[in-house]
Amino acid sequence: MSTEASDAADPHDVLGYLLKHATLKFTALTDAALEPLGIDSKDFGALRVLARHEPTSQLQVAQTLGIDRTTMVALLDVLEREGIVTRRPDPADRRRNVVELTDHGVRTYDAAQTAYEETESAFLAAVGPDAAGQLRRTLRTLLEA
Amino acid sequence: MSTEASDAADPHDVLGYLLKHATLKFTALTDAALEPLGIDSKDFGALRVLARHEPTSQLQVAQTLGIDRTTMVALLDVLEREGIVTRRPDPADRRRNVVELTDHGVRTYDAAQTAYEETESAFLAAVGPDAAGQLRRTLRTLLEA
DNA sequence: TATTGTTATACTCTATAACTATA
DNA sequence: TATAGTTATAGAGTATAACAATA
Repeated sequence: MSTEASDAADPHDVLGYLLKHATLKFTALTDAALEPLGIDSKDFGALRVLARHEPTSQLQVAQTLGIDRTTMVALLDVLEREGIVTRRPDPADRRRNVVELTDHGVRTYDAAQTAYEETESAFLAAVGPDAAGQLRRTLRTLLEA
Repeated sequence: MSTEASDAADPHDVLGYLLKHATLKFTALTDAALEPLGIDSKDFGALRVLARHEPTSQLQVAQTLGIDRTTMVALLDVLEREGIVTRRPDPADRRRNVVELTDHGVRTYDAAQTAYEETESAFLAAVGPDAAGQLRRTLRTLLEA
């Protein structure tokens, strides 16, 4: 029946809340910036993997991003339909699909990278370059621990 | 057909990825720490709102947390069934439910707060107190901007 | 037998729409 | 008419299970 609880913390000033809502806000900004290119931030994650220079199977893309291989199927279906990636069986192991960016996919990735960088800069503008660099290092350390 | 893309960024070293996975990791740690108390991090969010000293309607809790009022119903159903909160009509406006922590709810909140603080300390231990404080300030600023 | 991609299915989370009771 | 709570429903997102092709 009591409403007394010791030490009631401000619900908005808790690390879990801050992390979650920073993620939500940044994802929303990124999705909006990428929308004119016909992709969202999840697609962009896959494009970043594919934009590296090794031939990559669907499974490798999925594992790099930490998502299930069945989820990757639907994601690539869309990108293939939009002409951004191609799939073809790996001649060396025909169970695998080699996934590659098309020329249009490379242009889309380049445009997306530019849009992403602008979004990130705008998002981080409120704290200045030192705090931004510190934020990146801190998050990296926390994820490695 | 090309796999050449200018400036392929490491998919794991991008602010969106870092924020998302820091959130996922911290939420998983918090959920695990709260699990013995029969609540998760979302429940704990509601408890933090209720542990403040004002009488609070369901709608106020939902709006404080930024979730829909229909989602709040199911969340409070569970907490009420567990004897952590009570609901009763507000005498001054019988459309509203006043939600309060029970005595058991206050004890649960106190134990959860302790468990949460231990989790947060352990999570932040890898970066030291200065970087932890800086992280909190930076996230707060980014959310206010 | 194990692995890759696929499909069908189920589960979680959350929001929208419609209903009730109160104002 | 508008608001608070509730219920039913639908949508997004993602995972599990089962299957075909290949190793």
